[in-house]
Parts: sequence; structure tokens; C-alpha cells
Amino acid sequence: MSDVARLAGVSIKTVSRVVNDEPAVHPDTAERVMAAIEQLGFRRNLGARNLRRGSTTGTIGLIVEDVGNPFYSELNRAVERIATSFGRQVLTGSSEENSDRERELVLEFCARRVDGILVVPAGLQHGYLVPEMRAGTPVVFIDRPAGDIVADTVLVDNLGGTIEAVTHLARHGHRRIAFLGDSPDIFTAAERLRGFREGCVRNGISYDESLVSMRTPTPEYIGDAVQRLLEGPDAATAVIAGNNRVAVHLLRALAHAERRPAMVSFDDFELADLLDPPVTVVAHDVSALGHAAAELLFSRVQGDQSPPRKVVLPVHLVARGSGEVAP
Amino acid sequence: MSDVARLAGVSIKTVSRVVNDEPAVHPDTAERVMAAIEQLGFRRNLGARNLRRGSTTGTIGLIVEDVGNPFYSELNRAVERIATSFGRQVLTGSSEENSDRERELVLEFCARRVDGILVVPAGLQHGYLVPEMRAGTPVVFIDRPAGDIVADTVLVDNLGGTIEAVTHLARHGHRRIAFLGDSPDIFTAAERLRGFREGCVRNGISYDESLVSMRTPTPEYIGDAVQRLLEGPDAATAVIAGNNRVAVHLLRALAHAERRPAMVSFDDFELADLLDPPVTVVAHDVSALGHAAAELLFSRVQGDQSPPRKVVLPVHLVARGSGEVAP
DNA sequence: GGTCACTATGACAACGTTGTCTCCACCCGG
DNA sequence: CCGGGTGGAGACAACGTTGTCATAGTGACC
Repeated sequence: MSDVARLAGVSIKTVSRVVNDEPAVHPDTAERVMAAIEQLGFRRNLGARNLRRGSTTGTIGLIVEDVGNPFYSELNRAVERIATSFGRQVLTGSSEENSDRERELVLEFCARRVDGILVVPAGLQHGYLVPEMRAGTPVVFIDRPAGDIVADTVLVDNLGGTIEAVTHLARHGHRRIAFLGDSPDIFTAAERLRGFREGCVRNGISYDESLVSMRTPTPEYIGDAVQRLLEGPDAATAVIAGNNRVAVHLLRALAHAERRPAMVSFDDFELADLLDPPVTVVAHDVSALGHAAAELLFSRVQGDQSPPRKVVLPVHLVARGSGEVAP
Repeated sequence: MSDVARLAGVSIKTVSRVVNDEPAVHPDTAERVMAAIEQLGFRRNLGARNLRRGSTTGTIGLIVEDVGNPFYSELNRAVERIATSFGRQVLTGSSEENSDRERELVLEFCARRVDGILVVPAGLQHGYLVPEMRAGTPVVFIDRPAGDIVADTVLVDNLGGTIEAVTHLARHGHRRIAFLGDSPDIFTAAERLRGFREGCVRNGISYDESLVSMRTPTPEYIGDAVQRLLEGPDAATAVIAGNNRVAVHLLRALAHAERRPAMVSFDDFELADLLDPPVTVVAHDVSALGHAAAELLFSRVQGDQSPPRKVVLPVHLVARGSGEVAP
């Protein structure tokens, strides 16, 4: 900036005035300054500006499990859209379902003085966030609640959705329904399992633990589970996939199976409607999730001090075929 | 920081020493300072630190068409992985295939003094980048080259891949092959069309313009194209989808068609192997694309001044079924 | 006991901006 | 001709850090 000032023959303050469109600069002076800026390729340093003005940095942080997972990338997109409408930019990070990494990312974002943080938490302990939140960094939890603090949270109706899935299958005659979930440490996985139990109860199906498998989904694990649960005289006739990752692995494992069970997936995914049979899913609006969370975050950024809110978004079953086959 | 200093009864410089793990601080003093930091929830302001040290900000910018598109989110993930290994964080933005938005994002990233920028360019004019690059912000173009400047670029072999697709279909007896591409303003779309022509020539197929359609893919446009190209006496017996978006819309349009043409998609996509028939694709390693681009960027960040490089990554045809049906 | 090396600490300036205050020149009305 | 208002511009401090240099204290050695 001082280079620009020297070249234009003015003080740096005048350059500052020009780049900030402040009035009270003579048009001729402004033009000289602009020319100097152009010539030198000057670009104002936003970091210094924010420091001096004590203003916000114009950034928010978003932490998900994996930005490459279509579910989270859709979330990312929705968040970005709102952030842009508020003139903010988005720092993203993948926690890889690792609570240490989550913590590291959050604290680094705080050190960068982001205006707020959206997080799909990996861990269950969020005490480390208390000083940051007290210091004025709003945090909104997405898809899973905070572990041991009260904070703004936006969830989907995991319980209701899974109950609906069980009911749907029961209505089509299934009594032996398997549930393949993710690691029970994950809130949504545990909650959906709870919904599965509750669904069994409500439909007069005896809950059979041997039909349940809860692990981080890998092709191997899902393949084994399929073998175990879907073969033999007492095999399950239907299966619920606890999330989109499980569903994809499950579909691959079932591709060459002789008998295909009825299937419902929690989470919709691209091309589910084009498979054979098309996959019945419990769908929820991921964009709406990101949208709601980001809107909530920005209301906090703008000073909303009301008590922490908990928003639960609805889900709905989309019957496409795979869930409507008879036992 | 001065609050911490006051509470611990030391100077701010000593606090600085403690948070930077500098030696020559008495253990007792350090402990007092740490306690004060803990009590006040102090977190060092990275912006101020970077300003003072004149060091890099520890961030890079990534601009793609749409962070929600699985193709770009996989790229995002690969970039993030490299960035993390270099201790950097990633600012992301979606250009929405709009060159003004691209420019806006780039310039804002520059104002934030990112250490480097990775961009899938939307526009064809990048003169605006010259001052920024001269000022020391390295830029690497991904998937598409820069419009009117020379710069580091990482591409995939669009030409070769499409030639291979045509050859594959020709080898299975197809002579009337349709090509459904994206808008010809997009480099990859134009290049793949060029590959299509070249592939026709090499396989002794007369290039028939009426079998080509180049537009931004929407369900309507693809549906119309399917009607036009795949029906009637002179219909195409095979079709090449110019990218993953086109492929998805095409599959949906074909789902209820009576005669299904042979099909090859440029770009692999999730579940392509589970469709009926499984979709033959020209696959390329999106992670490798992000990886190579990020590695190149960081070599520039670390001072590599060699002439701009152009990297072209190989593609390979994955025969799964849809491309092997006879006319 | 004086010099020396070394440890632990602080004062101060500077990074690139911008807010505040001040200053000067000019114009207007009386 | 003077007082007051206004438009245009600069000097200076401050944002929260850290690099540089200075200083005071402590042993150790000859």
C-alpha cells in the first residue's frame, strides 16, 4: 500500500480511502491512485484489514466426516450457498470420523477466527468447545448432537425414519428383518438401531439380535454379514441398510446372490431409482439440513442470543420396488 | 494476550514465547502462563501472527464448478489430503460454471493471501491472474487449461479416452454412434468431441454431425436427444456420454426405452457396475488428478521456479457390459 | 573479585491496514 | 476583511502478534 502511495504521490491513508470507496477523495487523486494500484497489481490484505477493524474474518468452518462422500458434499454445497449469500467463504475439513482430528480442525478454525463453525461431530466430548463458544464463536452441530454440552443442533428424524422402514417391510409381509448399521459409536447409527427395535415392537416382530450387525461398513464386513444373515433356513427375508455407505456395499454384495431379500436404505443416493429393482429408501433432504444449519449459524453470528435450539428435520419413505417384494 | 500476561504477571513477549514453545522460559513461569491461558481460554490469533511474521497463511484455495458434484468432491478430498500433509487448510468455492464468479472467488482468495490456488476454470480469460501470479501466488489449473496465459495445468487424456471409446464400440460392430456432450464452451467437452471425430476417422466411420449433441445436460435435453437419435430407421446403435452428468441423465432417459443402445460413459461413477447392464466407462483417477495438482501447487509454494508444467493423466476403458452389446 | 558466558525476561518496533484527529485551503455571507 | 463551514488530505496510533535488542541476575572460572 505504501508503494502505491509513493507512486501516486499521496499518503497511504488516501490509498486506503480509495480502496474502501470512502467519499472525500478528489476524483483526480482517486484516478491516480487507481492507476498506481493497477500498475503495481496491488490487492489489499484482508488479514491486516480484519485485524485492524476488529471485524469478522468473513469465513466459516465446516467439518464433516469426509468431504468426498456424496452425502457430505451435498451438505457442503448447501452450506456454501448460504455462506455466499451472507458474503462468507467456507473452510472445509474432513474429520475422518476421528475425534482428535475433529478437535484439531475446530481449534485451528478458531485460531483463524472464523465467524462460526458447522460440525458433524466425530467424537462425543465437546468440552473443549466451551471456551471457544464463550469467546463468541458460534457452533452448530449437524446430523449428530454434541456429546456433553448443550449447543445448537440440526438433526434428521432417525428414529421415525427407521420405524417407518420396518413398518413398510412388515406391511409387505416380512417378519425376519435384518439391520446392517454403521459403528454404534455414531449417533445416527445408534439412533437408527433404536428405531429398528422400536419398529419391531410396534409391528409385533420379536427383536432378534442375531439379525443385527453394527460395524464400520467395509465390503468385507458387509459381504460376511450377507452370508450370515441371508442364508440358511432361518434367513432374513428383508434387510435395512443403516446409511448410504452400507447400502452401496450391500448392493454390491447382493449383486450375485441367488435370493435377493427385500431392502430399504436409510439415506437416498444417486441412481437408486435406476437399479434393478429400484431401491426403496428413507430419504431426507440433505440440502435442507445444510441450509437449516447454516441459517441457524448465521443468526448466531448476527447476535441471536436465544437458548440453544434443536431442529429435527422430517424424513420420508420413497417406495421404489426393492422394499415391496414379498418374503 | 495482554490479558494473559497481566494474569500471569509477565510480559506479553513471554506469553508469546510460551505459546510458541520457545526455549529460555523458566518452567515455573511457563506453567503460570499456561494456567492463565487455560483460565482465560486464550487462543492465539493466527491472522495477526501471519501478518507479523510475513509468513504464509497456511491456506490454499480450491475452486471447482460445484463442490456437490461427486466428481469434484472426490477431487476436493484428494486435494485436502495433500494439503493436510503440508499442514495447510482448504478454502473451497463453487464457480457454478460462471467465469465472473470464478474471478471473484480467485481474487478474494488472493486478498486472503492464500498460499496457492487450484482452479477448475470456468472461463477462458485469465489475464486477471497475471498480477496475482507475479505477486507470488501460484495457480494450478485442474481438468481444463488456462484460457489465455501459460500456467501449470493437470489434465486427463480426453482425446485418447474418447478415441478408445469409439474404437471399443466399433470393435463390437457399431457404425452409427451418437455422442452426447456438455456445452462446447467447456474444454473437456470440446476435447472429447474432437476425440469422437478422430475416433470415427480412425475406425473408418463417417462422422455424422446429426448424431452429435452438445449442450449443458438437463433431463429434458437428454430426453429429447434420446428420442431424436435413437429412434427411426437410421437410429444410432450406440451412444457415448460425454461426462458423468450426461451419463446419469442418459441412463434415466433410457430406463424405459424399448431398445437400449450400447453405451460408454466418459467418467466413471458410483454404482455404474451395479446397473443393468453394468455401464462401460472411460475411467480416470480423480484422486490422482487432485493429488497431482496439489503436489504441483505445493512444489511451487515451496519455491519451484521451473517453467510451467502440463501434466496429462492417462485414462482407461473399463468394459462392464453396456459397451459390449451388439448393434 | 572481576570477567565471562549464559539464562530469563522485557521494551520496542514492525507487519498492513483503518479510525481518529488535525490541518490547510478554499469559498461563502455579512 | 473576517469568521465559519467544508472538502481534501496527512500524521499517528492501534489491531494482536513476533523478531530484535537490551538488561538484569546467576554461577563458574582464573
